[in-house]
Amino acid sequence: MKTKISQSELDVMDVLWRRPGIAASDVVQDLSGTKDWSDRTIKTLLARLVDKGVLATEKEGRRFLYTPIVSRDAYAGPAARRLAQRLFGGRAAPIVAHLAEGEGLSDEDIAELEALIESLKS
Amino acid sequence: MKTKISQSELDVMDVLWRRPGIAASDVVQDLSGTKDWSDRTIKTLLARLVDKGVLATEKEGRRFLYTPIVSRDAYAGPAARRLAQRLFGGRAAPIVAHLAEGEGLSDEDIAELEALIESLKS
DNA sequence: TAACTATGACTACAAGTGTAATCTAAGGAA
DNA sequence: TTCCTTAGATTACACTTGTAGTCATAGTTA
Repeated sequence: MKTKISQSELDVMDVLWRRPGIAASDVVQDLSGTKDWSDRTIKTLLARLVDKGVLATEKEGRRFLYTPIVSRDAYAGPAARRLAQRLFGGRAAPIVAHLAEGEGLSDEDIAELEALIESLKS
Repeated sequence: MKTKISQSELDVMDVLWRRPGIAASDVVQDLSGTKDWSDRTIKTLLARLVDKGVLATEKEGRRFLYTPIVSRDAYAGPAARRLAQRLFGGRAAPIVAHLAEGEGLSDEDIAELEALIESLKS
């Protein structure tokens, strides 16, 4: 099952992955800082995500609470692999190199990477 | 300048990043193994990429040779950062973890990563 | 109770994408 | 020279995406 989640939809999913089970108006609130979207737009995106089967709804009074059915990891894994495949032939090092440019990586991130590498060397 | 390259277009770019300066028919040949596309489709994608300004053409006889204007790195860097940002809050470790799942990473890739991490720890 | 408001449902509409088919002209084959 | 093939140019067409607007309805407030 290849559920395609578009860029904008992904921004909405991000909110719900962080705060599952909230209502549309909460999502609107959550995104009001970062996205300059009308509430209708967000409603539309939510409806499309429900349509695509990646969000579940639960009725609470006269409104709906939205919860991801697809976990962030379940979505992110294949997505990361696809990108890596397409851009770098599946290799991880170039990606990390790119992420390290500019902003750089946090110390925790680097430490985490180091531990991960260590565990992979078996 | 945010040149959007679509998924399918990216498959075409991949060929030209590996073999710059080839003709449309060569691209068709190159993709014939992996993609089940008609040659028309590939021509269309090439035309769109030229239109978007990411491919340059040079006339050779009655056909064109296509060469990327945007380098793989120039495109891949921001793309990788966008993905990392959206899916993992910009952290690199989870991405590597995902890439390591399943197929796993090659020994060279791991070695390369290790060296990279080492250099980042300064 | 009558108007107001917040929600979800339905509709809109242009641009981008995936996936070609058709038209036209230039070279090559017969 | 005449037809066939090949390459690019133009056109097609449904589906997706970004970004809403409008309608109907159930609570909310005056």
